[in-house]
Amino acid sequence: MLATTQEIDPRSGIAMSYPATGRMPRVSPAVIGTSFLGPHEPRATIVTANRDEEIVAQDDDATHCYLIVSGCVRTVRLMEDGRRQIGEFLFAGDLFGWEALDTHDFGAEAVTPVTLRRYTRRDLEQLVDQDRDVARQLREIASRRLRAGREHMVLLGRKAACERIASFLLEMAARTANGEQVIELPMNRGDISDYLGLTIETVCRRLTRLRLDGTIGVEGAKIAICNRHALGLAGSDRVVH
Amino acid sequence: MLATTQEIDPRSGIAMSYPATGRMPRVSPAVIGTSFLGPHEPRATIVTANRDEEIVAQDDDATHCYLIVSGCVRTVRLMEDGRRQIGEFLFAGDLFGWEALDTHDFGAEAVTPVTLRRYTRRDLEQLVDQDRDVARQLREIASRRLRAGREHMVLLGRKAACERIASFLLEMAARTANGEQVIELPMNRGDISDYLGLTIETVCRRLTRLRLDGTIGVEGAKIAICNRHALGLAGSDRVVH
DNA sequence: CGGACAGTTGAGGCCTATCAATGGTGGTGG
DNA sequence: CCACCACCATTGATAGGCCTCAACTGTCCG
Repeated sequence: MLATTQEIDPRSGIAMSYPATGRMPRVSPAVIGTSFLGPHEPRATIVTANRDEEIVAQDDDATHCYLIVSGCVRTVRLMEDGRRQIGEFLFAGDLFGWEALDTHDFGAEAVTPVTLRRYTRRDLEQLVDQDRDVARQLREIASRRLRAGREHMVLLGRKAACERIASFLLEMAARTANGEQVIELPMNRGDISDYLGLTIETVCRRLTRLRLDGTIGVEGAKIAICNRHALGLAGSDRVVH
Repeated sequence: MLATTQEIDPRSGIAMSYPATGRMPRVSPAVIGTSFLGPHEPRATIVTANRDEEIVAQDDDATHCYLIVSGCVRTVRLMEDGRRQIGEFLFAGDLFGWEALDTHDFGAEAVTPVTLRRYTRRDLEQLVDQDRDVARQLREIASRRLRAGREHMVLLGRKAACERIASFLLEMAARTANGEQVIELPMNRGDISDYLGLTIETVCRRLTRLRLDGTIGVEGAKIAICNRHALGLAGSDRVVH
């Protein structure tokens, strides 16, 4: 099922469908513009979700796809016995759900409160069929997701816990990319552990060790990268944005 | 670098470029036809590689992509200290290398002697731009690779060794798909372990245990699936073809 | 204030990796 | 033809890293 807390006037175009505050979502127009704006933007419905709310359920029919306007989303696979694997963390500007076949193989949940633009996959397909540039953009998005996925396979298959943590922090630092050395992680330790194939306890312990080493500073969700070189040695790999 | 043992007359079209035997590669026309044949098949060069030979080197410039005509290919990432992760095993009909950005993030090596059709990425891009149906096909290929990759992340991140083995055998059984209960694995134990994020020894031990359980039969590369239900319980997941 | 929850730390056990040895097989050359 | 070597697969012994279970702290909120 689709969980939407607010859904602003789906009938009227985009101009009318900003949140009730009347202000535009706080995201640079460039971010929206980078994906699928073009001359014929498909009809979008603004959707919001609260923290931990489900946006797409695992095995849902793949009727829609989503562009993140603001916030952080995780894609999730739950095994029958409760084991969980997070496929990726997605941020503003990221598109997800377009690549489903018949159903969504992973669910999608809000890590933070999120604002999304929802498109029907039919509309997106139509746009992609019509517009060569959009098609190219979508292929590039696919390439980047594939590359990021394989990078993550190396992490899950061959890296030790400390390397996973280091890689993760570098990845998040590259994404936040505000030039600062302090990053504020939007997700909790449980999300991190399910992304890295570890337990919460191991994540904590490794963070503590890195802190005692002087490599990072830890204060809850705020992580300061004190020694980027040391982190790179531990997690040496390629960050795929 | 590109390692090609034979490369038959790249200048003359496809008709001239079959191996020196004069016979066509032994692959059903349907297999070739499924991908990118259409009215304007891009120029292809037939390439062959022997067992363990490198087809694409990790970090190679992404100038070409490949369609497997026959044989088995592995995509490989090597870490600096020698740890290895295999991204996927590819078989006849599979296309790889098309999704590279500037360079190939994974190398590609022949698991068995392989025959490939090599296209320039430029030609492929051009074809995709021109032909809407081909573009759709490529999007579906991308979707399947993404889905398979995420499935593999669940395996690497959250499954125990016995589950990984079980999932792997079911995956290979689904691919070989000759309806028989005995599959002949083209890859050795080292390849399997680097695909599953395990060691060779663990792969062996788990295979032995499954054999003692009566779940499978093992005779070198030949694996007989005796109790599919038990395998499914151990590796319960979705095989993405 | 009490309860829920996230985060952290400790103790112990299990699973897998590591190191080592053996058997089998295929290729090679004396 | 067979000794020899290389390589793969298997099995054993041991160690280590991560998981599990548990306790404790701090924060938020009713």
